[in-house]
Amino acid sequence: MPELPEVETIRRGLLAALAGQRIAQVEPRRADLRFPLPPQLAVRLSGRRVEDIERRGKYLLIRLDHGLVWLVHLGMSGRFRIDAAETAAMPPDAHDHVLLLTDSGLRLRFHDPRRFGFMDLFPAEAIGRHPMLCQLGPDPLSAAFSAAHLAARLQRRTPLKTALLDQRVVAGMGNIYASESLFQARLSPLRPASTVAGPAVARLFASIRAVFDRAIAAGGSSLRDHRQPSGELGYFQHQFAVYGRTGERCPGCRCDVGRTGGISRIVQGGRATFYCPQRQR
DNA sequence: ATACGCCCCTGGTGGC
DNA sequence: TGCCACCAGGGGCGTA
Repeated sequence: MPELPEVETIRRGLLAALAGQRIAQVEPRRADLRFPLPPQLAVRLSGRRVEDIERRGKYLLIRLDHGLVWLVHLGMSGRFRIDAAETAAMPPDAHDHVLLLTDSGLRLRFHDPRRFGFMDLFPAEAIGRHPMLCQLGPDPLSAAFSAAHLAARLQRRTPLKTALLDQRVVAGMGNIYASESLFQARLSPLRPASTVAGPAVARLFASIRAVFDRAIAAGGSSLRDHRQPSGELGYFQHQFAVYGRTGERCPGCRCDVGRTGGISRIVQGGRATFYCPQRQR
C-alpha cells in the first residue's frame, strides 16, 4: 500500500503526536506478520522515549532513547492510528497487531490486515548494516538523489518502469508513483531503462520529485487502506493522471479516446502499469 | 550480477 | 444470496 508519500505523511503524523512521549505499555496481539515481531518487543519498548522519526524509502525509523531504533515497514496494508486512550472507545479489531500506550494517554495501534508489514528493533549503530536498509538507493527527497545517480542506476535492459520499482534505484518508489512519474516525464514504461539518457533523465528526475511533492502535499493516496495517523484520508488519488484510469482520456493530449483507446493498462513484472501510448515514448 | 515467477495474506469487487 | 475468480499500494526468495 504505502509508497513514499504515504509513509512520509504517516511519519509526520506520528512525529507530531509522539515526539517526546514515553512509551508506557506495549501489547503485541499477533506476532506473525511478514516476519515474527522482534523478541521481547514489549519489554524493550516499554519506558523508552520517542526522540525522532525518520523515513528511508518506505521504512519508518522511530528513534528512541537509549540509542534504540524501532524499524517499521507497512507492507501493503499497514497503518498507524493514534487517538486519546480516554476517548478511544473502539476496541481493537482482529487486525490491530500491536497496541501501545504513552505516558500522556495516547494510544497508538499498528493495523495490518494482510500482514505483509514487519518490524525490527536494534541499536542505532547498526542502521548502516541493517540488511533491509543498506541496499536502499538514495531517498528521492534528499540531496543525495540526483539525475546522475538515476542515469547510472538505469544502465540495464529492464523495462524502465520495472527498473524504477527497484528500491536500489529510487528508494520509496511504488506502483502508483512509477506510472505517474513516467507520465509526467513523457517516457514509455516499456523502454529499456538504459535508453533513458540526457534530457530524458533530467525530465524523469524532475518528475519523480514533483510527483512525490504533490502527493505528500495531498496527504498521500487513499485507495483502500491508507489513512493518516489521525484517521484522515489522503487525497492525491483525485490527481492521478493515469493510475487506474484505463480507457480514459489522457490529460496531456487531445487525442480522441474513441480512436486511441485512451489510457492503456499493461502488466509488467506481474504488476499493472498505466500510461498513454501517444504521449509517452 | 540480473531477471523472472512464485509466494506470503486478507478483503473488496464484479460476473454468473 | 452464494460462490468464485481476480485484483490490490510490497518485497523476499529460489531458480535460471
